[in-house]
Amino acid sequence: MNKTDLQAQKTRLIEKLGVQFEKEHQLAPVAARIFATLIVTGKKGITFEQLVKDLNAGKSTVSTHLEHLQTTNRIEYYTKSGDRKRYFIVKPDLMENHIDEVTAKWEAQKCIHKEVLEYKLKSNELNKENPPFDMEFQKSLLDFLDEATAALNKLKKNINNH
Amino acid sequence: MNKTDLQAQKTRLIEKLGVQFEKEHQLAPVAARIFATLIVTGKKGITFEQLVKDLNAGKSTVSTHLEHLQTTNRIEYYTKSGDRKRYFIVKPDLMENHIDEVTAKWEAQKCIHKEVLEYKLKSNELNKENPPFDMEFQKSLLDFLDEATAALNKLKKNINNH
DNA sequence: TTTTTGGTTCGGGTTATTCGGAACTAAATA
DNA sequence: TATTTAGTTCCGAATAACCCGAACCAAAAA
Repeated sequence: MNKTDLQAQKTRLIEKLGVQFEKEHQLAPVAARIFATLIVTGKKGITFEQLVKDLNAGKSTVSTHLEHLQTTNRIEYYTKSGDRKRYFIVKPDLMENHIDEVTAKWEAQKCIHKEVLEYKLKSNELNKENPPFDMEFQKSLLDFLDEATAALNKLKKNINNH
Repeated sequence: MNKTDLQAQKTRLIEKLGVQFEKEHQLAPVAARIFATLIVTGKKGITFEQLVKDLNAGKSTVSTHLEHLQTTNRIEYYTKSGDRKRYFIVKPDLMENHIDEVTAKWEAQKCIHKEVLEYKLKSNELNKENPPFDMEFQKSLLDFLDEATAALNKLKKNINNH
């Protein structure tokens, strides 16, 4: 295993992560590759021009996506004194943010499905002649979301105590 | 609260669920509305033509999306003897399928991030002069995925014992 | 046999996404 | 002051996603 191999593996990993991020975070292809690059590159960061070169993308494309990734709280940058370039990195609290986002999403889902449950209950009352609604799905889903949320809260505490 | 109100609430719920499903399951707008309708409608199911009417959509659109929702294992249909119509319902094992899918997705994520971890380790060995890579993010993420997976497995057992 | 019912398939129009080139800018450098 | 650096902004082109109408089809009904 030499440095060329390592470089090849890096490229491969970025591509693999990129594909995943496209779906997971609903990112455009280049945006996903940028984010993946930052993940693999780590704390030392990577510059705008290096991203343009590495990803064979237009400056405008990279600029736009970097902007978007910053406003969505996924990345940030630091500078070195005497060096005008920006070094982009994933936000140090990305994991916590991610957990918060997922939790919020699940909470919203719980709300909706509780409403569905209410709707079905009311409907059963109002139309006693009709066969009643089944509610197992909603109940399972609510259980699912509760369990999952609990797991996340536990984990979040672990991370904070680190 | 009368039947008109209830109908209005149903429509509202379908729309709300629809928006969510578009992102969550990466469905086209009409596909998401169809799926939402089936969720709210429950076990009694709903026919093709009723969907076309309720959603103000083209027959071809509904047909295509119903096909897609079936091949992706989310819905199915039953028939009543002496009635040619198909009654579409969400798959009874949707929740289990969903859990399996999420678990598989998380497993895949774990694999990739383990590879990233390997890459960083190898890189550290090979370039001892460079500052070493940080790996907290990968480790946190792997913890996250382990916790979450454990929660799901627990839940899945609960559902099966039901 | 003809018509109706309950759909499916195909082709095209519309809209939205994604990307990049060219022109621009603000700060640093020469 | 002129030039380079490190980007940003503003289009337009290419592509993809989404939906629909029209034509089609197979099974049942008339």
